[in-house]
Amino acid sequence: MSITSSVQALMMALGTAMITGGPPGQMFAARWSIQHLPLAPTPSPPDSRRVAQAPASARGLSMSVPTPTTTPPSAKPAKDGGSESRYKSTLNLPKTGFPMKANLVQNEPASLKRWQGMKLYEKVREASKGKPKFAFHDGPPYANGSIHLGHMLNKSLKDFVVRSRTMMGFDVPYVPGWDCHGLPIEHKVMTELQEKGKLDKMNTLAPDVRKMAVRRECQAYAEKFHKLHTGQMSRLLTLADYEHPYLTMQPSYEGATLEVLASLIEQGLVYRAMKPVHWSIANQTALAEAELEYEDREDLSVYVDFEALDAERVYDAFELPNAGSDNAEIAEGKGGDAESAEEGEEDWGPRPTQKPSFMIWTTTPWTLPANVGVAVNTKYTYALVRMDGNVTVVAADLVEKVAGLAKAEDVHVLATTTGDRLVGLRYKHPFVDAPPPCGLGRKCDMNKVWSVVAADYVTMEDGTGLVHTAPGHGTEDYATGLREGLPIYSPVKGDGAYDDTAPAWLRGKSVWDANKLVTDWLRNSGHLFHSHTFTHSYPHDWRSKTPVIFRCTEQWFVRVDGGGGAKVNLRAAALDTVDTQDADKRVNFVPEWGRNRMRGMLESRPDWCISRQRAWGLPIPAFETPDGQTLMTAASVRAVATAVREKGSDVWFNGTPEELLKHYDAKADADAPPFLSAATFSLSTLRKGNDILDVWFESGSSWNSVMRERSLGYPVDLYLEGSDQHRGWFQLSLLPALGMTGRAPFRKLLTHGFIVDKHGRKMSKSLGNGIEVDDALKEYGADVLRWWVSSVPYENDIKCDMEFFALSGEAYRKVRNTLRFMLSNLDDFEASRLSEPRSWEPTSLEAWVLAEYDRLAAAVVDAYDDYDFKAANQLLYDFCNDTLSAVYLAAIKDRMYCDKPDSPRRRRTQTALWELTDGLCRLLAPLLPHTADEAYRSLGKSANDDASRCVHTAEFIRSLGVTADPAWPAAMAACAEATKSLEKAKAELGVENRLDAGVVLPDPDGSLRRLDPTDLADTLGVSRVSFDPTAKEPRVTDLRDQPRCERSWKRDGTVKPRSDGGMLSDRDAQAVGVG
RNA sequence: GGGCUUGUAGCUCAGUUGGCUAGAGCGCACCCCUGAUAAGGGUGAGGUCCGCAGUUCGACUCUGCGCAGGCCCA
Repeated sequence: MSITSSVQALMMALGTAMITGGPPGQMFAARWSIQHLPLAPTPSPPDSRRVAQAPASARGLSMSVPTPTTTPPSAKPAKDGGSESRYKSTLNLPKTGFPMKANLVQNEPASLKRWQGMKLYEKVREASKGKPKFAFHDGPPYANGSIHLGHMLNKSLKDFVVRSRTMMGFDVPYVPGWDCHGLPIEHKVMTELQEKGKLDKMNTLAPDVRKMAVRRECQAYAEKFHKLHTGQMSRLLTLADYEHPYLTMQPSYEGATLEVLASLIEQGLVYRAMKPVHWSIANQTALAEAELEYEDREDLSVYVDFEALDAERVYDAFELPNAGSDNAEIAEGKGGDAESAEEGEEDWGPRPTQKPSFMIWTTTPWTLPANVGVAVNTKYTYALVRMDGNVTVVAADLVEKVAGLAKAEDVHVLATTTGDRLVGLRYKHPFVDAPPPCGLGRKCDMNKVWSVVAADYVTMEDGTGLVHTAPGHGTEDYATGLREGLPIYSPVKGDGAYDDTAPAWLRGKSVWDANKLVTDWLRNSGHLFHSHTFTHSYPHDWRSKTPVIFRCTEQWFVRVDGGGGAKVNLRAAALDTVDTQDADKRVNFVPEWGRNRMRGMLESRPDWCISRQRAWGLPIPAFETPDGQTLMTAASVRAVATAVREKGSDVWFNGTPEELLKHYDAKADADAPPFLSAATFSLSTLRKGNDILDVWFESGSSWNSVMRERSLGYPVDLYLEGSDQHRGWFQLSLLPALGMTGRAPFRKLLTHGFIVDKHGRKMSKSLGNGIEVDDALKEYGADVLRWWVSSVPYENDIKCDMEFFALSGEAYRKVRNTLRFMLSNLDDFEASRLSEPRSWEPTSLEAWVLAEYDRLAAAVVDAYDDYDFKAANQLLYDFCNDTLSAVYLAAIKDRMYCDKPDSPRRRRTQTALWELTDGLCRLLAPLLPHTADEAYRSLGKSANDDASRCVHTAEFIRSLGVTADPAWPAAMAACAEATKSLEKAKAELGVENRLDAGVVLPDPDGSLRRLDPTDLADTLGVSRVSFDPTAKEPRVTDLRDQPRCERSWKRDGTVKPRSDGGMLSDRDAQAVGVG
């Protein structure tokens, strides 16, 4: 429920009671306080209040309440004959311009404007000049869409770091960043262009011109969302150099990124190799998953027999008795071995005379020319089956299904074996004679070509349990091919026709026509067991709506495992940063389990494919000669980087090779390929490459493009992102940095979890359980949201719901009201007094609370230091709620209100209050930037500071150096005990108002005696306290028979009639100035 | 399916290397105050520590197996 609605509910309830007459008790209660004002100050029976509240009595009393016979409860002030205001005007009641209602939704934007006006970020930089640097680096969010709760969480946590480290005395420059290139933007832009009907026209342009047109649109798009995000993130009151952000599309950023690439090339880490991608024949381009649409398509499904190369080895695998062996009886299956007989399996027959086959199944017969292997699952059982005269291997569980499909009549399982026994068996390709080339950039194990390999993705759901493997035409096949050292081969050109390495009868033919050609060929050659057409979901190009194919193309990779001329083994180096004990090299993790996660991901990561075939990105500056030789050396890349720094990456599309390489001197480049030195060579013959860099390479270079480029500190002290970045930004920053600088770019990685709904389920549009940051901001304001962020254990999933913000708002109000009350008691305080030297008597209540502040400050700063914002939040809340509101502020009310305004005790208390408020505002500032500053400025009014006073340029006050008397902990414990006794006394003695009570505290060791009993009385809220060395527990005394001060309501033993006719205590008489 | 990880009061969370009756705040109930007032204070009731099995003198804590979530892969 919101704050307003609860108030409404309350008012409605009251209104209803009054209008309808309601229950008499309620009516009575509502009017009670007004009607008691004129009553006489006669001591009242202890049970009067109870009587007044009992509905039965109330019914009878409702008319008699105003009559003099009903006396007020003894606890009530002596409101005799309108004298209530007689002394009230003499009190120093709280007064402040700091409103109870925060009105954050209106006031935070005003704060923001003021900070922007005074250039707060720069002010903080100036104030931090010369302090030790803390290097903190922003991971760039993608410049797309509106910010969501994850951004809010991430940016709030980062802001806690920036502000707390700054206030701890570090210089913490913080440059926000955005990831601007990449497919999501390009895809969105292309969709919009298509909707506007501009795409067809653009496709008629020359490739570079067309790409430039797309890039201009993309840039505008990224810029638009960078601006939107900046506004939204600023609204969260985050402090950052929003005037000078880093954008991955900035020329200097791009140049520095290419320089990272150059270093990796220098280290021998970059190579070119084949990798299958989704390929659109219609548009002659690679497509990403996001650019695919799945539609039904009719295809030919074929079951093909691959003839085994060595029949005997196959039969060995099935443990069939050797036909040529001595034991014909066993071979005939009559003797049988005990095992098979027991299991009731079919008798092992003799070895058939014909060669066995491996039966594979595929829905893309056109990929069969690229077949290099057959995959089986080692866990499954495979059967050797005689089917209509053929002997073939099929998964045992699928024999029936396969036989049924082809309506085979004579089906006989000869033997079974496990998949692992099949691994390594070789077969003869049905129509390819020579093994394909290994493929660019790799070494192959040619003995494995056309053999059975293991793959755990093989299932028993479809097909035969033996999977046709063509690493050039499928992702899983590719992985298997890499692992087994099989060739990555696809004899298909960009236009979808076979190239000249394909069998003669397929050359130049379209793959779509090839399905039938291949099937016919197999049928004619006797390899086809069965074929049928069927319909399945198949990926299509989202633009042309044509089916795509999987085709391997040349891609750039970063080598992870060393070898191949690499000067460094990135995986080993990366793992070392995780596991080394060398404190300088070792990366630290918060939480610590991040280390395991990082290690696991490093162990399993394959080589990094860094090229993409798109327009919106940073070009990989490779050149190619007409005869297919490549130029991309460290020096040539650096030369292009220089050009890019001058003109941005557009220059790749606008410029000629000569322009791009104007800073390149081939003669000075030891790695220059030989063709450059040929007499006839001319740069103008070079063709620019079409690949751009994976966006992860760009953001993964930010440590260079931002932190080193702008001299912000390297290695960086802290990266702080969601836990998904273990594989993302963290890892992909680590690898290039290790390649270029030989060390991790970060000393510490802090991760946070993901926001889930209140039931712990992920937020999604379909579930409708998402929350818009803007909505939350409009209802609660940034400080409340930030307070919530600081209250959650961020290392795991974070449950979130609008109602949690409401709860957080309650805590916020508690903190705010505490500040407000302190400020309201400082209204008449001149801060100039602060310059007077002061010392705190250790026995004073002030010494106690200021020492408590010192404990708080130390603990909070420690929590900030540990990034334990939850602990800081709780410490601060508890301090406000308990130490201040419930104890100290309650205790000092009497002296603040009733002491003479400039009495030493009151001024001393105000001095302590000022120190507390000052310190508290600062400690709160990282979490509540608006509210802390609002209070700090309000405090500053009494300090006569200039208008630019701002808590955010201040440092934490870690210690006031105040020592409290060691008796204080015991005193507070005694008070806690006494509180319980007072509660008992309520029931037993009828002493309901604390000021009607006195307390005798046990003081066995006499230490409490050192303290001022008035301080303890005020702490307990009673009229007086005394000590008893012999008492075992606190004793409550009923003081209702003693006179009460009309002004302070205390019965402190000094109350007597004064010259003005009032009953006043000594202190109050002095304050009022009567004798 | 694999790696990492979470599950303690109605809610949000603490709970050190295994060791007294498992703590805090909010909320709730009851009460006080009406000189912090759309405020402030006090007291109290709430727990099968996700489930099962094991190790141990002793398990919220360690181990195994489940169940329900989250992130990243396949």
